[in-house]
Amino acid sequence: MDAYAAELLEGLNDPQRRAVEHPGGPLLVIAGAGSGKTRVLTHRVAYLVRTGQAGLGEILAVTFTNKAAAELRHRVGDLLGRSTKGLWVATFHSACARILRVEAEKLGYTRQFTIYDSDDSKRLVKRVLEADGADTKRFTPNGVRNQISDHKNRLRSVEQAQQLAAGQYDRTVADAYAGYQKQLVANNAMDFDDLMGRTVDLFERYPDVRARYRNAFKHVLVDEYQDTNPAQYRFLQLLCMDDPMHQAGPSGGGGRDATGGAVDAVSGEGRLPLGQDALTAPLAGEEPGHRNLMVVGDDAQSIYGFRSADIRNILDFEDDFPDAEVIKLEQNYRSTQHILDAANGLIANNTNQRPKHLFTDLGTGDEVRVRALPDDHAEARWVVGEVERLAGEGVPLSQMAVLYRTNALSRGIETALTQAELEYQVVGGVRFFDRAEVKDALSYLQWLHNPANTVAFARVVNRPRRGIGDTTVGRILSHAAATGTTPLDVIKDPAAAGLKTAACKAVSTFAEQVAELHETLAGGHPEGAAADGGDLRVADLVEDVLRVTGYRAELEASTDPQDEGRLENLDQLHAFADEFDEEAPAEGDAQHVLDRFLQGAALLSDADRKADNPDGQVTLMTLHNAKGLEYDAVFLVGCEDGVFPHSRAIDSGELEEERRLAYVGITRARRHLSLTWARRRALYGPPQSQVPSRFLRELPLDALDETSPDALSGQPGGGMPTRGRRDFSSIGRVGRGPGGGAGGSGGGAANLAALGLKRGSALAGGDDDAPPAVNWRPGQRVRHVKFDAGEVVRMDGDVVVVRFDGHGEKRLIAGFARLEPIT
DNA sequence: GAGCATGAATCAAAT
DNA sequence: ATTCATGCTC
Repeated sequence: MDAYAAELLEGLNDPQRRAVEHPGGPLLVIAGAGSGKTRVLTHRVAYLVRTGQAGLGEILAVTFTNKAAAELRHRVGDLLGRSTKGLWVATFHSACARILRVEAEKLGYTRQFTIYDSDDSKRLVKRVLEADGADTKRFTPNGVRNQISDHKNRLRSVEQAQQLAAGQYDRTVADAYAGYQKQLVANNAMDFDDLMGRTVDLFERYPDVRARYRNAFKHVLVDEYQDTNPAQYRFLQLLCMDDPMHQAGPSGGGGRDATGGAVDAVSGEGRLPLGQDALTAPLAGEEPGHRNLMVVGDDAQSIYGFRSADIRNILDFEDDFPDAEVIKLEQNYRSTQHILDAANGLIANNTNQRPKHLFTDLGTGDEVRVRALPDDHAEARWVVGEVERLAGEGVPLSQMAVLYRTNALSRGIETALTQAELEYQVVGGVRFFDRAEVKDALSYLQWLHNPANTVAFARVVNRPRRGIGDTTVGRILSHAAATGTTPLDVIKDPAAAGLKTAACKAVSTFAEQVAELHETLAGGHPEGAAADGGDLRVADLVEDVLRVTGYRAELEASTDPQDEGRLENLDQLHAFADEFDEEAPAEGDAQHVLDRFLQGAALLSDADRKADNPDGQVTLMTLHNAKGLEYDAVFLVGCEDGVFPHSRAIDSGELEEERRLAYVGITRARRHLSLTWARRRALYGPPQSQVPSRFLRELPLDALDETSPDALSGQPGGGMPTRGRRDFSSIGRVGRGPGGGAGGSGGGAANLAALGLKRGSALAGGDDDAPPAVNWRPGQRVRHVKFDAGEVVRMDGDVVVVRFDGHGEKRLIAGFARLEPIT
């Protein structure tokens, strides 16, 4: 190794260095919070390049957000001292979108396909449910959409969903899934989940395509591996490994000698024009996978189960890849010891995890503070007072964050900060691109770009109001569907769709506007905007849309004070488009430019757009948004049972994930950490009495300051609720007697639960989150996300033994095994 | 087909 | 508390 490469190992601790130098093959880096995982990733990429193990273009690094991707790229560039052009750093979704743009035709799409966000897909699901005559009260579009999303994230085809459906609800969902998927194809659209799922389809159905990408990326690195879902797991497997279960036949059903096996991954004939040849093609001659998969993550920070992320991906890594090396990073470079003690003590209450113990040499530091306040207003004022105090001590506002479980909690804090005249920024909440006016404008672009997109059409056709109501829209859509054309074709000849005179007139006006916009898109800028050449400037197109349709004029004429803000948002969209035009000077034709713009807009999260704030604003955000960030001072507010942990999580037994979320929050803090709760809070409706979060009682006493215990044991300052009985009934879940305490297994350290709490103690519940009992019986056919179909051989205590077709017997932990019955 | 008023339902995290 | 849907009138 030359000195040039050796330089990249300097300053790394021993395990970090081993990870960077790892010779190849599967590698799991368990990176505790603040243990320098970004450092390991960036140094590893740079090291691979410098030692000549891989060219920049032969590395794929996958991150969780676009922002993280940009930062990783930047830091690799710094390390290498040169451009990182050619290096793929992307989120799973943007990497897949990029691949799918190129390969879209193989899947029955054109490369202009639209990416539907959750709002778009919700509308489409609703349309399908209504067409099916389903009761949308019982089968809410959102609920059904989430179920479909879960199916997709677990790579379940429509057929599998139908087979697995146990009750009427599941069957309705499966039917909606079938119709929805057909509609997506008809609309030339994919939802977020499809970006993963269809890429997996692509790789499974086209071994040559998979081989191409597999050969292209000799090393694959993944950040935040604990939050990957089964689809993402499969994607990585296909990219890196020998093909373990090549045949795509979804329902187990034996090998590739079975009846052609050409069951579509999702129904909807014609979606995959592929014949059966590729499915049944022999594997002979296929090159082995390079196996150079490095994943980095922390099981204690797995917080996206609701998005079907599966913590078992990281817990079972060695089982999946028996030759894997595992390196643990436990030295924390971020926080002082009291903060780490709090984090360690809390997470010790989880059972389903890899043991680890964070330590630091930054010293003990401040004690963690727990505070109870009489109500939410007092809580907000207390936090703001502390912000001011710390600011007086020289902590910049940009180094302070207020974190909460739900966005609804930001409001009170915002009010208090405003009253104190402190600058703040809120990350998340309603995404910029989700605002109605911004979505309207983008939908215009989407529909101009992809006329088959009926969701976008339905959204914009009557906005601003031009007298085209639901009935007319319905007629246009069904006529388009009946004739196999697009709404664009229909509005050119409205009479053919059987529209009456008045409707025809309104539609024709709209058609004229659309025609004008298409001219702009085609390059003939009508009114001297960027008249040179034929290159499309997206900013000009946005402007034309707002002008030609009269959208802007209507807002300007409005007296509604909110419309001013809407205009500002549209200006921001324009600025965003302008920035895009500057950064990515129109390569290729207008189609490609719009592809990239719309894809970028669809996949950008709000957090991605937040600039760093050197000039000092306090940051407010949810715990989920805080992942990966760090602040000198952190305030975790709303630590009350029902708020955090959220009542729905309590009900559905997701306490371990909630606890990990608390762990994420605590470990964001470098030097100061405060956790607060309010005895009374008005959240939805009138103020309610609250009880402290069970997580507060799991914090080790030694890590807390001397006033913290009072925040739980007594009611100093008269914070006692005055409306006794009714409030108690509203608490609801005060079920368990004392003694069900969570402290028992928690490693011996004294914690607040031991203090003999009054009301709060009744809530102590240690066993809420036991895994659901699963009773597998011998002979039962099951399916596994990794090993496909198999048969249960026997039960052995908690262990279930399964003989998988073609994979032999595996021993799996019954409660956690990724098994599903095949009915 | 649009606009308004009233009543009802919802209220977790987000690429 | 706020959003959303429905029903009524013009």
